[in-house]
Amino acid sequence: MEKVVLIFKDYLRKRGLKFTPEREVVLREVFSLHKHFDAEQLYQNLYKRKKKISRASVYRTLPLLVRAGLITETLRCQGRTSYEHIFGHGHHDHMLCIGCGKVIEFRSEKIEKLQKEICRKYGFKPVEHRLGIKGYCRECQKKIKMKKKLPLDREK
Amino acid sequence: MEKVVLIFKDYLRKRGLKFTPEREVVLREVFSLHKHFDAEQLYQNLYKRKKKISRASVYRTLPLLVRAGLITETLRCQGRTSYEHIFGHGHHDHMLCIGCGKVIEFRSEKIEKLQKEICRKYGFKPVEHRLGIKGYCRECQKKIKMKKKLPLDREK
DNA sequence: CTTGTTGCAAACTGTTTGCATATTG
DNA sequence: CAATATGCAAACAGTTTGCAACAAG
Repeated sequence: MEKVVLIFKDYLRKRGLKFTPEREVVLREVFSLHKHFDAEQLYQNLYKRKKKISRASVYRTLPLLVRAGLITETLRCQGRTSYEHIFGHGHHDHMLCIGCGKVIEFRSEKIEKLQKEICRKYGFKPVEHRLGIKGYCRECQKKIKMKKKLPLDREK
Repeated sequence: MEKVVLIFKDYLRKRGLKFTPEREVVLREVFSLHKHFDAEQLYQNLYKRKKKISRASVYRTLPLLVRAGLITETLRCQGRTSYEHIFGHGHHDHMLCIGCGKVIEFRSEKIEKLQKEICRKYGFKPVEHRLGIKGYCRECQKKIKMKKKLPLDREK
């Protein structure tokens, strides 16, 4: 944990930016969470905990953490940009359950390798990639089977 | 092309929705394009061509096309929801160049298969998946090499 | 003490919605 | 003619920004 603080400080120093209390609080909150989050959730968490940091600062800090290589954007769920920390966590891909919203993380060396191969073939230099599979998790499949028929998709 | 019209009509009829001139115009425009697009671009195209369809109708029609299985959302670039048509085009994945914005489409049977395997392992029933690789295309790599140093990432 | 940062509120952007009117099946 | 669609403008949600006061290096 102290390591990420050092990395962030270093990132900031190198470009003449400042390590402020607000930024530190955001950083620590991010790394105390162990799942995906978005700016608003983070803000709410801090707010409840009486750390009154403005939304603006949260929105301004997250991109810095991305550039510092500490967090990354993930699948967009319903319009909000969501993030997860990446440091010491390594790359992985996601399955997102349409039924309950659950996120399953996985990693496949084979897929990683194939991707690199394909990039090479196209002369493409990959920087980041993201694989997301939407579908239904085990539990939600059961729930669905219990209903006689799937409703028509007439909901909004 | 007439085939997609039939599919859409069928989709609409089955759920008591109407095949209106506006919907037809949007549908035809979508299928006359051969690249990714977003709601605003579509609206602008139609507007220039004197087909005055309201933004609201465009926004209301696109989700119908998605549900009809004719188009699909793609990578989100800069905040807008972007789509591509899928009919007769088949599934494929994307490389997105950070330098010039170019989109390279590719498809790997091996990756598709591995994904299915992984889903099976997790008891996950996939509905849709999306693999996006961000990086630099051949041309942009050359451009970058020509500069002595990469600029610090201090831009917004 | 200079430069970057904060918080606030206002501005923006993409998208959705309520409603009166018009159109489809 | 009943039910759905349209266009408009207003409403929304998430995010960004201008600015005056403030704080880090």
